[in-house]
Amino acid sequence: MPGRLLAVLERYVTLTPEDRIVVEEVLCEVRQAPADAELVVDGDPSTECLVLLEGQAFRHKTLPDGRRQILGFLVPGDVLDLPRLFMGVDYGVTALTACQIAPIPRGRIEDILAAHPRLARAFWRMQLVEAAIQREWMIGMGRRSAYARVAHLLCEAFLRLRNVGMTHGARCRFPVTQNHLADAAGLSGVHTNRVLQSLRQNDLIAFRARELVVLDWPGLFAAAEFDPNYLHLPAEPLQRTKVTV
Amino acid sequence: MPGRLLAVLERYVTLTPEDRIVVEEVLCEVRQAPADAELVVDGDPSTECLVLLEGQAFRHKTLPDGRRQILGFLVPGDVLDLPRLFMGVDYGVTALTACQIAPIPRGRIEDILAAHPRLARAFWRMQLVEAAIQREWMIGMGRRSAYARVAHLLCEAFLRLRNVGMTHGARCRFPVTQNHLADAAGLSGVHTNRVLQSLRQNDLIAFRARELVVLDWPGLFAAAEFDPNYLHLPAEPLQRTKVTV
DNA sequence: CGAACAGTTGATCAGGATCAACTCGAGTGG
DNA sequence: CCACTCGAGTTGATCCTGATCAACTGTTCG
Repeated sequence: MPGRLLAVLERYVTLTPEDRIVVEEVLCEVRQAPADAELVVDGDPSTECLVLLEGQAFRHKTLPDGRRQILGFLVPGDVLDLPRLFMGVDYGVTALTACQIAPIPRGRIEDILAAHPRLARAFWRMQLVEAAIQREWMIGMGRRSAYARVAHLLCEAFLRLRNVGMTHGARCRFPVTQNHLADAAGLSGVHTNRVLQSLRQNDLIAFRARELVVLDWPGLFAAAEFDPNYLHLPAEPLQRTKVTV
Repeated sequence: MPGRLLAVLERYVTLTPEDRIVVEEVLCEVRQAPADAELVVDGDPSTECLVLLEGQAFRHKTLPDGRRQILGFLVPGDVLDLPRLFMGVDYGVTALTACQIAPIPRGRIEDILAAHPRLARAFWRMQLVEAAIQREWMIGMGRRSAYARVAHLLCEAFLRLRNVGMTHGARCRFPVTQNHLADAAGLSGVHTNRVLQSLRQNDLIAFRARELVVLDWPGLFAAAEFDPNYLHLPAEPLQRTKVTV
């Protein structure tokens, strides 16, 4: 099961066999969480970092009056609460599906980062990519139309899932409701529904029963003004590797 | 002059004398740049990281058709292009005022991060705070009104400037045009003008000649729904320290 | 003196929000 | 087995925030 994080780390940097052993050791404990579980609670003082091994989740902030902004979607290999490395988290993380999660005590991570420069570098790159994704969302919310924004979100979700081998051809399970998409794009649920309809009418996507199908990649890219560069994905997407560790 | 970066790093972590010497050594070269200079060019393959020692600047992305989104404001002590640590930058940075900048070759930084865990930790925290600021901007653009968003931006700018000793009482130099604010908030210039007018009419701020004066902190905080926690500032703001290095 | 740019104002428009009702499964319990 | 509920999705009508267009002021600077 640590294979997933290893695969992700190896995307960022070449690991030595020794590095791999360290990663495997640290991921020995695995917790199960059901769908809709609150994996990270806003303001929780806990000091362990959680690594998502299987499943999907999302980061979000809910304002006092109930407005919610989704800050990012999480796929296997992502660290749920990187800020917890050195400070408190200021957002929540909720599971979209049943998840498998490995907890790592803060001190343990710090030791590893200090002792294994290659791993530290991989974590750094992870964090930098996360920041790049956040910037791209800011561009979308600030300067793109609702239509482009939703299209952009779907492009990104699909490519990130494909990168961890969770797609089958043009299909992938993307278990979010239209309201999730709305809260991610900064739109109302109603308008998101209409945007999805026009994306469907333009034969760009199908999206039902929490499954996303991309029907027309060039079309969707164009609608989204999408340039995948910021994701820093490897040219060749990883297959759903049966890494036996 | 390295005092500024030292002060910033010390906010995040306690440094040893040895750490300080390393920082001072690495900041030996200082470049001058005039206002409006393009300090970082989107896509530039250069591999040196730039540290802002004096002045103000902003990170931005300009879309093919000219729409611009400002992604963040930079104050002394900030690293202009952290992604360059391990990948390419995908945004530009432009000077708002004349700036002093120290370049650090990528390899040099990597060595330092590997050899000096305390410094590495400080850089990590810096990056995590930057990500937290980005998340707060997302919340604003997705879920706050134009009025709250602009107010929020001003709160944040003021506190960050105060934190590096660049305010005088309730005043600070914040050399942006209304269009800069608009591009940061994801608004049109005209509407930003009107929002600023109503902030002034409510006696919350004065903002002329590139100087921002906060007239009513509680009022501005309330208007912005502002909670400074995410900035992870020290309780006691740093004064403009005459650190003699 | 005249550009050139920042800021301001007014008029109009449109993208997306809001409110409300309705459909359609998928459970669930009687 | 059916009625009921509940959440998700859909649709229509209306409202409003903020965009756009255009003109004008004021200031700075060459």
